[in-house]
Parts: sequence; structure tokens; C-alpha cells
Amino acid sequence: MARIIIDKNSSRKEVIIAKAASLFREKGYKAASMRDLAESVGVEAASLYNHIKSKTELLHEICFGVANRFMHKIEEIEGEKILAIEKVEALIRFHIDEMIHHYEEVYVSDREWKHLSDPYLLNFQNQRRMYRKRFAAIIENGILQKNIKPIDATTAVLIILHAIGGIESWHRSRQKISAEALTANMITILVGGIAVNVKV
Amino acid sequence: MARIIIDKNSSRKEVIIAKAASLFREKGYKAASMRDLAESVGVEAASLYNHIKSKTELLHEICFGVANRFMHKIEEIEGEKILAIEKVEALIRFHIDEMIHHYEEVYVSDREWKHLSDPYLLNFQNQRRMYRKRFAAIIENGILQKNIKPIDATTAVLIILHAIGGIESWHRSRQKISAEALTANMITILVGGIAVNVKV
DNA sequence: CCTACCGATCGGTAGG
DNA sequence: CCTACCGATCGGTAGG
Repeated sequence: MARIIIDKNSSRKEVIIAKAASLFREKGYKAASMRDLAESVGVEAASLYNHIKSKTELLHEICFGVANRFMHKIEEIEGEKILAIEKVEALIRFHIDEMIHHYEEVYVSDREWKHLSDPYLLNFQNQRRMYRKRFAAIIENGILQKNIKPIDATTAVLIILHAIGGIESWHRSRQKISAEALTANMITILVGGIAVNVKV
Repeated sequence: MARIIIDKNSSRKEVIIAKAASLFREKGYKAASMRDLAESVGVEAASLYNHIKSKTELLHEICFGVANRFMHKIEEIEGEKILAIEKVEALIRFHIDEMIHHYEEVYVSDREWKHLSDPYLLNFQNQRRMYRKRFAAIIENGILQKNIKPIDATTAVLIILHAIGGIESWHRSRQKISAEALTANMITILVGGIAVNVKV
């Protein structure tokens, strides 16, 4: 019985977080009110506080949920015995997949994190910086391996991450192109942009 | 005398708009208050309304200032007698230049436009859509000319635009890389990603 | 989970 | 350009 109540509470909280992610993406964190959120959940605003501590907690949950997935994935890929350029391709595929299957959370984590407050804000920025450094290290490795062009690795990481983060517009335009075709195009352009051409 | 007063007013308004762009970029449109803006301008909040009509007017001015420059540039480039891939490179150089020299306005126009209200919101979205269509048309032309790879043009435009819009992070990290080096890297990756390789 | 309500802050106006 | 102030809305709490 206690189990059931706990499960119910945690799933209720998960629903609230999911609705919050959707609202924060649509209106932005500041413009989305707790009354908006309450309406979308189907309760009064005051009732939300039986499941969550504050509006800001919702943003933490969203941002760190995404950040944790990113960290686990890059750790996994770092350990694989494949070429650096293949690791980059795997990361690109992962990010596209995240945009497709966790769109609202990833979008909010990417664009609204500045509204986090300070123990969390600093932590998030650190994780973000570390992730980019590790991504850049893979690219630098590929330059040494001669399967990636001698480019500035930091710039390459920013280009790749922001290019994929921009799928927003594609998502909104109601899939005029399939997920597979989109991924193939992105791989062609982004991997093609950094890979050493083995043949013409 | 009237001239002087008019000039003074218009430059005062320009200062307010510039400060607003800076604030909107830093905090986001909704989180930036007119009291914040007043403080950064050096007057009381009520005094701002002698120069502007509303907070929303500031956002119009910023967004449409940027949109107009974009439209004029693409018109200019369309008229040039160069290869499509060269037109794309010219547009990429233009966008990087905009990010470097009009950073606050371009950033705000790119990320905060959704807070425009409706006669302007619709107009802005239309201009945006048209700009992307014209950019994509240049790429499609390059595919026919065989100097651009057979990729989905719309996807390529989004990748390019969002990749450059992401210079944010570079800008914030205090230019560890020069503007010229950054531009060269972006051209290598983005143009290299879409151009047909003439030689290996 | 709701009703009732709080102090703070917002964009903006009146009047000088 | 300022003082004084407005109605609206915000995140959140008390108490049941």
C-alpha cells in the first residue's frame, strides 16, 4: 500500500515535470506561470506544491536529467574501440536522437538553463564545460589519427552542438522530412565537414 | 534648434534600444524589467516612456533592425554573378560578421522573438521563413550547378544558421581564438561539409 | 487537493 | 525627467 502511494506520488511528479518542460519550451521559463502549469496538469496552482518544492526545482530536474544522460553517453563512447571520427558520428547520432525523443527537455536544458539559481547554475555550467571539453578531446584525437581535418576542436564542437540543437525548426515544421533522412543529411554535412576525405 | 532636439531624442532612443538589447540577451526578455533598463540607462523607469511607447516596442526595433539587414544582404548576394557555393560562403561570412559586430541584437532577434505580439510576431515569422527559403534556393541552385552536394537544402540552411548563431559561447569565452581564425574554421567545416570536393 | 490570501514585482500612467 | 501610484500578476503559504 505504501508502495502504491509512493509510486503514485513519483509518477505525479513526473507528469508535472513533463508538462513543465513543454510549457517552458513553448513560453520560456519566466513567461510560463505556475498557474499555466496547474491548468495543464488539471489542478489548482497551490496543489502543485504538494508534489514539488518550487518552480526552480522543475528547471533543475529538467536540466540535470538531460545533463546526466549526456555525461553517461560520452563516457560510454569514450570507452569504445573505434576511430575518433566514428565516435564523433556516434555522438552526432545520439544528439539527434535526443532531440527527437526528448525534445522538450533537451530544448529547455539548452535555452533556459540561465534561469537556474546558484548552487545549481554553477554545477550545470561546469558539467556543460566538461562535456564540451571531452567532446573536443575526441576531435583532437581524430586530428592526430589523421581522420579529422586539422581544425579548431572547440569551434567544431560548438558548430556540431548548435547545428543539432537547431532541429527545433524542423520539429516544428511537422516533419516534412523523415528522421532517417534528416539524420543522414546532418551526418553528410557535419561529418563531411570535419572528416579527412579518403576519396573524392 | 528643432533639428538638435530631434537628433537628441533619436540618439537617446537608440541608446535605450542598445541597452535593452544587452539586457534582453543577458536575462531574457521576460526576466529583464523596465526598472533594470532604467538603471542601466541612468534614469527612473517612468522616464523611459518619454522616448519609447512600451517594452514590446523595444523588442520590435531590435528584431526588425536585424531582419531588415538580413533581407538586404541576401538580395544583394542573389544579384551577384558568382557560383552558388560562393554565395553560400558570402552569406556565412556575413552572418559571422553580424554575430561579431551586432552580437546583442542578433542574439535577441534569434532567441527572444517569440515574445513579440501579434501584428509583429506574424510579420517577423514571415520574414524569417522567406529568408530561409531564399537561402535554400541558393543551395538548390548549387546542387544543380554540381558545386554543392545533393543534400536537403532546408536542413543545410538550418545547420548553417544555427551553427553560426552558436558563436555565443565563443563570444562569452573571451576570444581565445581570433575572429579570423574562427571564420576560417567555420568556412572549412560548413562550406567543406556541403561543397562537392573538387580534389582530395 | 482546495479556498483564501500574502508580499513582491511587474508594465505603465497621471500630473507636474 | 521625477514622484507617486495603479491594477494585474507573480511564486508561494496557511489552514483545512
